[in-house]
Amino acid sequence: MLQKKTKYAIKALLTLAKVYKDKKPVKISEIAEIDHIPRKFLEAIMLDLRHQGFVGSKMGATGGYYLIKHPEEIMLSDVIRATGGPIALLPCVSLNFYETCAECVSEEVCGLRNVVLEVRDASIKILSKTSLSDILLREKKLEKKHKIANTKR
Amino acid sequence: MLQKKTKYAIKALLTLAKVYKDKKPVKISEIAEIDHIPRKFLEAIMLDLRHQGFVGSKMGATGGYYLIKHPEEIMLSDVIRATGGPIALLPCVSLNFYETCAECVSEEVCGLRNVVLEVRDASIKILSKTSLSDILLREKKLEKKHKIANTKR
DNA sequence: TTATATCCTACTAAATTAGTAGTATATTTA
DNA sequence: TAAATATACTACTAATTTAGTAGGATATAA
Repeated sequence: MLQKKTKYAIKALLTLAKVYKDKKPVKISEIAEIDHIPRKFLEAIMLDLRHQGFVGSKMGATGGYYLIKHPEEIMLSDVIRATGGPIALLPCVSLNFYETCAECVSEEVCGLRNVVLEVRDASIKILSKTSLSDILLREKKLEKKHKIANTKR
Repeated sequence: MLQKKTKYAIKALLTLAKVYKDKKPVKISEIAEIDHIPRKFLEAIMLDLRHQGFVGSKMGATGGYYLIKHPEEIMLSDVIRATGGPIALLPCVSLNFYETCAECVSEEVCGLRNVVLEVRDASIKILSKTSLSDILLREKKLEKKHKIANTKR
């Protein structure tokens, strides 16, 4: 499971992606309201995202946050990893949170590890090719579908 | 990430699967030693696995645990779910640990949910077709590969 | 200079996970 | 039938992680 922190981070980045063209910083309080994220918590998250190089900030009145990279360049897998969430099911197959499996006699010959490796690869394959733009695109498609489904009633 | 409990459960079931043909119960202390699992913790886990219908037990001296189903019928996804681990990355796409997403205006139109749904399906596809037997088979193949790799040196 | 924003350190609170203690109960074997 | 040995089960405790907050420092615009 992803942490709330990670989920909030993704939602906040999506909100910034939506107004990417405007080149205007968005206030934390605005993002918090739009995405229903606790304000102070979001503050900590945005700070983190800045340190990780996802967003830039402007201080003072009229300040706020904005995306540094194009929404097409920000991949879901990057955001997840940067905000602390390992994608793998076990530490012994995690690229970024690797830990040796204390019980295992030999990791190379572990059947469970072998399966979990396959799951990790399948997950990463999806997450690393999906950008913020892709998510927004999905959203548009879903909205269209949803509207049609409703008119049919 | 899977819980240790889940990992231990899988390992213990694999150990039982290896001697499935013998039709003899295996003691907790034996399993604990083979798999390097804290004894008392494993006790609680085995009890749980019995309540969930994965294993049977025999009390008293010469007692122990044994698989109730054939190792081919016990799927990884079942064990993971039974021992408390959700497979999905977010509660809003979890089959067995579903929770509404408090922040979401509409789950049906959520782009993030849509991606995470895809990841879940990919993971479940693998986990629900992999049985204990399959894992043991993988182990054998890996051992063979490993040996060859070593002789080549 | 005031208002308003981010920056940043340091907490606290809640929840979850990992693991243990100790006793009751069942079964084999001498 | 008593001793030995196993699981059954309840009820904890300890450690770790996650979620979220407090409050002051710093920067900027009007």
